[in-house]
Amino acid sequence: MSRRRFAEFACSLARSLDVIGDTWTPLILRDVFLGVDTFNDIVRDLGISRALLTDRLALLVREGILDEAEYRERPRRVRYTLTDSGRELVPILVALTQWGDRWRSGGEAPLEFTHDCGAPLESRVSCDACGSPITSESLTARPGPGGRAAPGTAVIAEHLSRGRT
Amino acid sequence: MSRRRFAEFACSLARSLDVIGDTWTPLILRDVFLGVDTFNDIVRDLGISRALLTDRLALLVREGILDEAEYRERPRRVRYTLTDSGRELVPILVALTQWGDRWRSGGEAPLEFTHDCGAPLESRVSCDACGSPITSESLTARPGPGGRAAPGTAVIAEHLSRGRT
DNA sequence: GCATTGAGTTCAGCAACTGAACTCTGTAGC
DNA sequence: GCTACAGAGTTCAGTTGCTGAACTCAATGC
Repeated sequence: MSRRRFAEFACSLARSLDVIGDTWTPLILRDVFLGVDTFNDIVRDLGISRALLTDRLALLVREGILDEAEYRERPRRVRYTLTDSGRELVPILVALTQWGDRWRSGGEAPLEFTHDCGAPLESRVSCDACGSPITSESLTARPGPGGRAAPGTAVIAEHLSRGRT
Repeated sequence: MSRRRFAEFACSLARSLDVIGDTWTPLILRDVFLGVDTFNDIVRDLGISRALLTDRLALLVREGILDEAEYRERPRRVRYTLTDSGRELVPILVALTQWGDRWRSGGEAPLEFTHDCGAPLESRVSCDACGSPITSESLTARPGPGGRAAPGTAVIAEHLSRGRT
């Protein structure tokens, strides 16, 4: 992880990945969401090294994705909770989990989700305006207000203005 | 990247992350989707080291997420394309990009998407059954057919059967 | 008192990533 | 026929990041 460096990319995907773009961080967030929210429980659940977990939790708190809820002082003990931005990541992690169910677990889901509507959850990413599912074929990209030909999107800018894709 | 080891987790999220759980891979997939699909173009666009890109492309092809389309033999030149499983990742990457727009780019999108319906894209993850948006509050998790108390979900299994979350 | 729990810190050894230089095959220009 | 260039890599030394095990420290339980 080159921690910092992706943040400067003119690309929100890179900026997202700067915080959650490693193998452990999404798993940590999933654990916190599922209620495995204390340091030792996360270590036990994931088998992550303690040094790395210390590092990642501090990063996630610093970046406003997790909060610490103190449940005892002296010695300080905290439970990690999701902030608003952290909660908004959950559906995305669920979508990625279900992609894994389909393509990497042979269709056998190790974990199943139920939606409040009562149905076993099948998630899909859809367009907020028309409600229909988003597929790679139904999308067009173009540079937005924050765009520029900076590292991370150097060639993309050319491509898009040339009208490809 | 500990390449291999996450694949054994009884967790589809971990298995997904085993392939795309690093900082570069999602950016490579986004580039290919946007038409930046040859080796040198990706290097120029991302500034990724050539050795690492070689490695990642080979992994993605091996795992069936990218395909190679030969556009010249001798010397062999290929264009990378998304397979079905790769295409299914695109909406998820878009959702993550828009999360980054909201939380990490101060609302200024470097890249904007238009949906086929004509609207500027606002993506959301929704329930396939009822169509309403999925939020972290509207979900319940429970162990599925492929579940067991294996590394990656050791403690989660306990938590869920105890009825937490 | 002594063991246990929870949340870390420290550190040596190893694996992964970076950056720069180099290779190899073929095309284009003159 | 020679030189320059492009495209897709490979090689490698140096650095950064991760792992695993052992250790610390405060408090509680027995």
